[in-house]
Amino acid sequence: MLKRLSKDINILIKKKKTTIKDIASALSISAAAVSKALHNDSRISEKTKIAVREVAKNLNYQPNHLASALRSGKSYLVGVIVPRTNSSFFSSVIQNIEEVLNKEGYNIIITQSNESYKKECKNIDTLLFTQVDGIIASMANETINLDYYEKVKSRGIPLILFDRGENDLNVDYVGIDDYASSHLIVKHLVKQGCKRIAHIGGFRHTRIFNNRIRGYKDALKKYNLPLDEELLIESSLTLEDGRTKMEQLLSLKNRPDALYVAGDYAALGAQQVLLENKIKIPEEIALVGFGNEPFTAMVNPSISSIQQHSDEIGKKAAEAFLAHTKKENVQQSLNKIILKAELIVRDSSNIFFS
Amino acid sequence: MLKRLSKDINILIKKKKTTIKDIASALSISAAAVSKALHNDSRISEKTKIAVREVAKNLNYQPNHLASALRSGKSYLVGVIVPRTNSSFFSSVIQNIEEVLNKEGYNIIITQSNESYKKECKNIDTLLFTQVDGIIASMANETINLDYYEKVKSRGIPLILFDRGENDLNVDYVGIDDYASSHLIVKHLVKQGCKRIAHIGGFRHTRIFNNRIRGYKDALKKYNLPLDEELLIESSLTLEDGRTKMEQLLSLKNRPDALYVAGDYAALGAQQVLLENKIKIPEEIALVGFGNEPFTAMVNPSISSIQQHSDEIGKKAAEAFLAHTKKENVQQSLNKIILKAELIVRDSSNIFFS
DNA sequence: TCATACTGGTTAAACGTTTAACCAGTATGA
DNA sequence: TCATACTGGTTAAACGTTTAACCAGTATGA
Repeated sequence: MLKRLSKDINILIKKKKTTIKDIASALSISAAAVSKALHNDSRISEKTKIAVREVAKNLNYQPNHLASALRSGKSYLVGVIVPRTNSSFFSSVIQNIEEVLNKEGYNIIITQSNESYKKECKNIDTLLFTQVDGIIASMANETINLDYYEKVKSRGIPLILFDRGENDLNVDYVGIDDYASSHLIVKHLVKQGCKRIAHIGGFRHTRIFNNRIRGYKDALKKYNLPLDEELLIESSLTLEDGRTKMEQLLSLKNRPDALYVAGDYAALGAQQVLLENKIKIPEEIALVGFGNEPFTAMVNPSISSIQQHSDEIGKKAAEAFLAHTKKENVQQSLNKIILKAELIVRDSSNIFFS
Repeated sequence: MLKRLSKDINILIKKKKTTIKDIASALSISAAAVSKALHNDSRISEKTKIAVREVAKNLNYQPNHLASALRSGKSYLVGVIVPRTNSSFFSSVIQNIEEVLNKEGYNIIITQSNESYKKECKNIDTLLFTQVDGIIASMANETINLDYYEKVKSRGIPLILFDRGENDLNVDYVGIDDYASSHLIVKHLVKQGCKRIAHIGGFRHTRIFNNRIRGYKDALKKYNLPLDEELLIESSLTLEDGRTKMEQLLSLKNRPDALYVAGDYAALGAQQVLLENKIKIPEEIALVGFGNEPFTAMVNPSISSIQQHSDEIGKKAAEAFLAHTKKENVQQSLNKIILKAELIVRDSSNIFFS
């Protein structure tokens, strides 16, 4: 009843938030003592601490983050930049980053670049402006110029990259072994008896896609398969792109008998074209994607794909940030954490089973 | 060359960020003048403004958001809470909110509740702590207790709900007409000749799902179809849940000839079970989902679904927030913006075409 | 010529914290 | 008994802005 009334009064008086000073005057002690009490400082008696907490609760005190961050120089906010959030990979990475950081008192601010370089720069500015204590990022497809990331570095703010990274920046990186993943896939397809393995890859200027292409080429060599340049196509890996590149492959005189696509959405596009052309998967053309998006298990036939262990990537990235906050000198250097990926074999490439 | 050097020095000196004072002393004017110049105040000469901007650029000045927000009482930050980001609906809503708000100088902080009430409360605390100027939220499935949202209201911070809202809170709401959407679906199915239309809905305690259930019942009545309680099932609408509920429906003596599922993931689960049981879609059982997730167009057969116009919802929600900031008195009241939804007919319910 | 208005600033205080430096009063030990 | 240590605080300044109130100097008008 009284509580209800005080709430109403609060609404009327509006915005007059309780501060540390209100608590101080209520208890006739200094604001400094209240601050220390709330931070459990050893120089404050247990009695006072209890009283402070009690009054703080009654007055519905909420610390003003802006003031404390301004004074202490630490915002306990970490910025996360991803190309887009509506991908199970990024969504899961974010969730795991959050989990690890929350335990240490940090909160995260999520921003998305929508694969646009310009938006990514804006996001960086926003995060710096908000005075984040660190930035964990995966770069947009478009990003080639690294000036904005250099800016982050020069401000002395820890920067961690994951998935889409860049060696030249000389900062921590967490990702899977893309080169080895290509080997996994080619090995699997060779075992299925495939001889002409095509690859629809991402653009070579993005490091991870370049690594996948290198892995693809080297693996072909390893298994004594000739490299046919016709079968290696770069693309933006959208669903639509997967469709057109697949059509391109089907128009070849000498069609492939297997296809490794560096992204699941494009793999799905390729699959649609194959089904529309009544081509049997995997018997005529075996198909493998990359990323293990949930729909790969949902479609018919289900699509084999590479599981990137997004949970591990998120955790490691968060831990890398925390490591920086703990040592005094925020020395940035190329510290790579490379995780092993896993190939999930499904119907689209399982010839013997089907 | 010089630029490169100054960058290196910056790294060495570390963190000594340039402030308004540095600019002031460089130009021998007061800090206040610099502040005004940067805000294009009319009391500062054009000459001084140009000089200030020039020096600001050279010294690589970045305004300290914490300080300005603390002083001015406005953070120009808006918090967004969604159940999860890895859904095309929420992801698109977020993108549109951001677009509208960025134009007005606001930045957004995205948080996800993962459908957990506890997490949602934590998110609210984080956002209040960060001193956001407003909160735009869609509630978790679990959320029934509204105390935390009342807290937001009592702090005088504009609160806008979308999709998953709650009338009792008496705040702005943006969403589609769930009741009418059910009518759309039932009407469509009746036109296809279906007589026994089942509904796998969400839990009735969530307003939108309740509205869909009401719409379903009333539409049946309208088309003179009997309501068979066996055919109305509540669920959590996950893929797995869709599977088990579908199995439940198949075990009935008198099977339905159509199924309306209140969520696309659950619809997909239902579809999988139908296909596994060699039941023809749509001839034996027609299927309609809700939400128009991208995969509904990708699977085979493609699934009919309700398009919720996420872009419009995002825009309207952002505009509703801006409206609050513009009028002085932040009077919250139940102001509903209901958008019309659209039924996208695909193979799963298109009997005459297939 | 002198009151008034305008230009282009300056001064000082404030937002809500944190923290270094200090200190009064009591307890402790030889 | 008196120097020393400990307890439990207080004082004052600072973080980097913004903003209300003020003001000196010049321009303007009758």
